[in-house]
Order: sequence, then C-alpha cells, then structure tokens
Amino acid sequence: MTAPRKTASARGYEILGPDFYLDRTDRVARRLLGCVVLRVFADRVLANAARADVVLAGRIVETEAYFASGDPACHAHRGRTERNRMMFERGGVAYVYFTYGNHHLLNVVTGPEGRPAAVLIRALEPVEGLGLMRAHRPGRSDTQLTSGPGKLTQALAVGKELNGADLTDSPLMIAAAQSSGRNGPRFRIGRSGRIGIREAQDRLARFYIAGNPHVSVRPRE
DNA sequence: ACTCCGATTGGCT
DNA sequence: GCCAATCGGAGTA
Repeated sequence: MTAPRKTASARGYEILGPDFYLDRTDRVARRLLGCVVLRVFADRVLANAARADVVLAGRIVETEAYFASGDPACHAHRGRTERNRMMFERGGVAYVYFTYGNHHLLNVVTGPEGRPAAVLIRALEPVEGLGLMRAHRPGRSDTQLTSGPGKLTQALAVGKELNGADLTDSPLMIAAAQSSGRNGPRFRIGRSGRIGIREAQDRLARFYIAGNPHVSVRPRE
C-alpha cells in the first residue's frame, strides 16, 4: 500500500475498490456522484516545520460518460492512439489529457481491459484543502474553484503525470460517498446532453447533483 | 510536413 | 453573449 493510501484511510476515507469501475459506464458515471476525489501530496513541510501529507478533497457533483462503442464523441471512437491509450486499460485508472492549449481534463476509466470507456469528472464541491486550492486558482471565488473540468484539475494540481494513475492506490484516488444517514447520501440526480459536444445530444450522458452550486453549467431547459 | 480544431476558460461588449 | 488564448493530437482540408 502506498503512503497516500495510508493517509487517506487514516483520515476516514473509504477508497473505492477495483470492482466499482467495472460496471457499465453510464452507471459508474451516476454512482460517482457524491464520491470524493482525493489528491494527496506526500510529506509536505508545514508552517510549523512538521512534516505531513497534504490532502485535497472534492465531492463529485457532475460527470459525463463516454462509451466504448457507438459513441462518436469518445476519443477512442477511431481506435487506439498514443493519447487515448489509457482508455483501453482495465477500469480504475485515470485518463488525463490536455486540451485547448491550456487545460488538463480528468477521466475515470471504466470497464474491462480492451473496452475503451471513461467518465469525465466535470465538477467538484471543495471539501478539504481549500487553502491550497485557492492558492492554485488565485483570485477566484470558492464556487469558481472546481466548478468545471479544467478548473478542478488546476485546483487539485492534476496534470499529465497522473495519466494512468491507479485510482485505488496512488496520489490520486476516489473514496466512497460520505454516508449521511442510514441510506447514504440523498440528492436528486439531474441528467442532460454532454457539454461542449455536438454529437449524440440525445444520449443524455451527463449526470449532476441537482441544485448544487458547484455544477458547471445550469441545465438549458 | 501541414492544417484544423478541441470533453475550456476568462475577459470584454 | 461573444470571442481570443494556446498547443498538441489527429487526420490529410
């Protein structure tokens, strides 16, 4: 077990196991809502000169599914390339890619090896490490910290070096939703076409926590 | 080798 | 609401 994973467990996070990611992509996209993305920086020197891991945490409030077959918007639609090769791995690793000359986008690979599918993490609600997130995004209000796919990677310092990271045991992990009440977290799930995508708007592959202020785009009615 | 353009963001009208 | 920034991936305009 890596040091980041030990730190996360010690803080009470239940890291999702590999099986979570082997379900159908749209189901994983839906079930990820409420789960917590953890970015762990090992052994930082703190102000008081003590050394300890630093944890940034954000609750997932918006996701988008990209399917292994029949989805022209999926990066792997035309086959395997150097950029999209992580999508062909077994579910449970990160697929991070660079776009628009500025932004890294974070995806969660799903399904068995050889079936290129993934879930884009589109927005988070900041939970832990707000100070460092603000430092990563100077001048932004707290609702602007992680309310978009490019914003959240900046706030959590997720770059291409985390492409392929094992989400069950690495500096980038995902923990189960904090259960509030015996039936777990309760929220209404909204659904729409994907943002910034022209094709297959009838797919309704975007999922979000209705009414959450950190969701990137209000539904267009 | 070259062109086109994007799973976005932030600034300006 | 509109549009420039910015650059590497992907297909060949």
